Amino acid sequence: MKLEQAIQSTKFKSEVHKATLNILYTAWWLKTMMSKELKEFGLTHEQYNVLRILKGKYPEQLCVRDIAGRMIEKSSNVPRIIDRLETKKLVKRATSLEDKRETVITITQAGIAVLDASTQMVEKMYGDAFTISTKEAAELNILLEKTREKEV
Amino acid sequence: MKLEQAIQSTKFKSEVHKATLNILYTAWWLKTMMSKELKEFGLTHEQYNVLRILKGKYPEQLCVRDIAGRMIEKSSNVPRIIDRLETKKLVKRATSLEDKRETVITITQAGIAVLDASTQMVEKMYGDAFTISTKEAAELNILLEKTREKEV
DNA sequence: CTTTAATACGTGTACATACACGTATTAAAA
DNA sequence: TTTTAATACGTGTATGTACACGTATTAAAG
Repeated sequence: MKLEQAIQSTKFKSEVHKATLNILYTAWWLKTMMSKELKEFGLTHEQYNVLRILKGKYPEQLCVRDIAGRMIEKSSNVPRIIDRLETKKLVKRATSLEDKRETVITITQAGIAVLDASTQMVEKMYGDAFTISTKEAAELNILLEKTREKEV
Repeated sequence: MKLEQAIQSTKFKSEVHKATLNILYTAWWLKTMMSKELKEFGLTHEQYNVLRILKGKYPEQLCVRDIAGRMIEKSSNVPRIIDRLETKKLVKRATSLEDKRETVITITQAGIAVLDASTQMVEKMYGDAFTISTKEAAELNILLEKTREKEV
């Protein structure tokens, strides 16, 4: 869908300005589609993200700070997301033996099962919804990283 | 900044998968930088967005539904955002004369002043932070719209 | 005219974001 | 050794997101 149609606006100050709106809108579009799939599994977008991070290192444990550093949205409140996952028995909390300030988190077998099933649905959805080629995705990656070149 | 560095992850299933993460991260990066500028004016990202929509049609009034349709994040709770703006006297609410179900919103002179001052800061920041050219921004726009080709 | 449906907005709740602050633990400096 | 700073996590508050539901008004059907 064209951006003009999506936000009912036709006047943009520049192509760069339009690109910022386009990035923001596309991100919302992605999150919305993903959340729709995850709802069936009782997971939010961010809970899913935490489970993926944990599974990526499994059976290694990660502390809260490690998880936070791997989150896409850096200002996520990781302890609270873990609260919800712990209630659902999808992860386990324990105090680190080496450093008692650290809380180490492990994904449970139930967590792995839910993650695998939901990942399958999410990837099917991506396959259906995404029409860009690998080559186009690669170009997109280059342009987005160029956009963030100057770190703030 | 490279995505690998930003989310401390090096393994992506495909360029398309990496592109989805890149879009989500770039959107977060944009919102964070903008919020930093807006903080000085006591505005949130979404409050600023509503003010811009109102100014775009000024002195025409807009009803809540019109504003919602122009928002980037469609699931925003517009009445509540207007609550905050009304408290700060940046917008005014009134019941429509034609249709008593409608609430029409007008940006105040104070609202215009705050919007203009904050827009100046935001655009200065964009000018400093963005390194992509007009041509690259145009390519980015094409690729993002291609990504959303299949509407869901 | 009365009933029913659609529309426009507002509210309530669970979860998340953004950020300030508190507590416990560890490391470093005086 | 005692004090101070840094670190890791958790909590509190305001705001925003996502969605269900309630109320008032308008339009349409019977």
